[in-house]
Amino acid sequence: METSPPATRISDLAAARPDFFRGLNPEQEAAVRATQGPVLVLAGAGTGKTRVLTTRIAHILAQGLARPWEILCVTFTNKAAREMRERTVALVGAAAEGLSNLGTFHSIAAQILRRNAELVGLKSSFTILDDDDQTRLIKAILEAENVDTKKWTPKSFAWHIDQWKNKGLTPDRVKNDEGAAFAGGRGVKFYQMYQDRLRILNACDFGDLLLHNLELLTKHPDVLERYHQRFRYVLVDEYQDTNVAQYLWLRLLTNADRNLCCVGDDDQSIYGWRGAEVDNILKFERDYPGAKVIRLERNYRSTQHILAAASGLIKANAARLGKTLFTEQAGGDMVRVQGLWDGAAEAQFVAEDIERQKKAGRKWSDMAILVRASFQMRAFEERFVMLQIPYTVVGGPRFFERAEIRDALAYLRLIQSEDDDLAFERIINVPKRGIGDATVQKLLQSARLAGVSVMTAVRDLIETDELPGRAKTPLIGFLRDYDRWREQAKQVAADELIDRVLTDTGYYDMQRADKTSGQTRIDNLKELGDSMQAFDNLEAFLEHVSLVMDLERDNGASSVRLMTLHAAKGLEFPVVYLPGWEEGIFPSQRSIDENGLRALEEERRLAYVGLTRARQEARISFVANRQVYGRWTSQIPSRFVDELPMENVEAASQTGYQSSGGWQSQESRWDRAGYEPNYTKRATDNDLSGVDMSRLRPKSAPHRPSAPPKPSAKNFKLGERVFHIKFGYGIITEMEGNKLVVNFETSGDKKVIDSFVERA
DNA sequence: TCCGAGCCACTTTTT
DNA sequence: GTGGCTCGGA
Repeated sequence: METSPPATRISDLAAARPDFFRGLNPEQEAAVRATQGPVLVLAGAGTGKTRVLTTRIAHILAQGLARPWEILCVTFTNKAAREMRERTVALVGAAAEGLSNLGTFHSIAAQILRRNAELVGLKSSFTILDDDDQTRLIKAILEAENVDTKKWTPKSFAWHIDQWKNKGLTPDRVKNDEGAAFAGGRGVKFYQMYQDRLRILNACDFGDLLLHNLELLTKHPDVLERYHQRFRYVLVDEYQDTNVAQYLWLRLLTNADRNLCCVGDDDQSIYGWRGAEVDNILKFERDYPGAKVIRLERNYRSTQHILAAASGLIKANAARLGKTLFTEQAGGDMVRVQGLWDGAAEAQFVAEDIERQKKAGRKWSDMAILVRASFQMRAFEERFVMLQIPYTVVGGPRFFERAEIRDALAYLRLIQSEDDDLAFERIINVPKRGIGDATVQKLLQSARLAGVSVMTAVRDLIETDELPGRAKTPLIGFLRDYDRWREQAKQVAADELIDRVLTDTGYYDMQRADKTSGQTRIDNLKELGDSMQAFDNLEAFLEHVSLVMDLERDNGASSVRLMTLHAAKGLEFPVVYLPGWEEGIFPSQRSIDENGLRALEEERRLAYVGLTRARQEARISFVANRQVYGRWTSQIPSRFVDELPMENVEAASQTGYQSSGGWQSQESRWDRAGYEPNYTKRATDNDLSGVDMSRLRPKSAPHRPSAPPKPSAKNFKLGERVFHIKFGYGIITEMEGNKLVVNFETSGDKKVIDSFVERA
């Protein structure tokens, strides 16, 4: 995007703001000044990475090395892009507004693709599908191919497609992997069909934005050359989170000058499960020979004990570049570890501590609870409601994913573009117009046959006798409305338009009839309208919505933050609570089952991320008993607890925790350190007789304590019959080390770890 | 077309 | 334990 010269003359910048470098430490300054050639900045948690990136941009501009639009700066989230822009503006003023190529991978890729769409067989007006559209489309394809969509769910296939796209694989390049075996080896074929359908619909999913870019830039050297001339400096945030496609994209776009600066932290790579390759950052020096590597290790966030605890923990990981954070804030509180009886006790403990902190002068928003998985949040929410502690769940269901918002957007999309068949399908019978499934299928089929959009097919069909009158009448009415909205779209603002559509169609009435949550939905729709006012036209708004799936909503009042560890990355709080540090929960058993050691290291990085969010206090807790999916299970402390360096950790007294003992071959030190057992008889691995569980356990459900994992192999044999707490009885069909494949009687083949099954 | 029973699955999640 | 989805009957 060419932009007129910025209001501030760039040559004035250095004179106007000679103080870019003030307050930077020597490493940060080196990272800013090393403008030429490849640079990897290994920025540990809380070491001022964003500051380096923004100052670097400012410096490049001030030196006159590039004009704003010649800097390509990519982030993962819109929030990060926004923050980067704001902070750069703060440094260089209006010049930063010309940074038209500062954005997320997806938004920049979309920009490039819109400008060159024809070259990869799309029209520049292509629509960007979200997850929901994607899943519906896949479902339609699978059903048309007579696939049992209960066994082979559209969601799981969508996941495979994403994984392929993350790796930069088009259908012709997919190997015989797990996804290819989908529905009896037809995975690749369905992938191809899906891509074909997208092209007909003139649509892209998120993965396509990158994938089509790769095709475009590889097959059209002239286009690539143009971008090489444009992008003189490339900056990448959170490099450890890049997937293969993004990695290739960056390699392509970096020109012969190799002015590439990647900032990241291998210890904070927590998105491997969605395609991120820690390897990208680990092999940077090999990819870009002669690269400068600058380590930022001076931490400005946390106290000494917190930092040392986190550092000690992450040392257990093998695959890392190695950094040691240090701080000048000596002392401070030690990390506290607290064992508790069960989930309710844990919630109570945390809530009471939060109240104590509040009384001692902290704000609610100074405190955050970071959990591994969202199901853990409920216990805390219940407690907070009871005690009237204000809290906010960060993350969670997104505004634009709500059904009513998606309905409204589908109307807008259809008005914007008659070809948007997916939008048509979504709203043609919402609210109910008496156009049932049979009619819709007929319309789709007829459109497919004629090779036209569904709207065109509707216009054609109502001229014929092919549709029964009861379907025809509402369709004629719908078309009349539709044509009117299209006219109005040219005259009224987008928010006004949507209001009319929702009124005309009876959508508001339909919601008003719903006494339970209708009003909330109407409020959400009003909010949608408000957010549209900032856009000049419908097109701009829809582009924004498809790429920026978040809506800035300030949470007003101060409240305790409750979120997943993943959502906490990049944030910081004076006080952080880290509950649920138990084997199986954190590290997550499922992760380990699926990806073994690789996943375990990622879980450990997650623990590292959690700890390093804390500025002054970090409180870890675990429980002896937890109800998981309605079943009581006895828990053992996470191995991460044992990996914390003892000298930085304080085990709180007055616990109700009685260790189950010996969860590893060596005795866990938490068996001894500072605990005051409440129960006289010691609970062992398989015997909880000394523990009064009856008050906790529902009488109807027979209690079956889960077998704690043991490192020692149980010497199972192929063909042996085993029992698994979750899957029941089955026969071992494959074995590899401690990993088993068991054919369960009720749930078929599953991969499990031997310690989780017993001889039947 | 709507509603209730039954069945299933159930980690993390941006764009 | 729970929510989401499908299927079958009214």
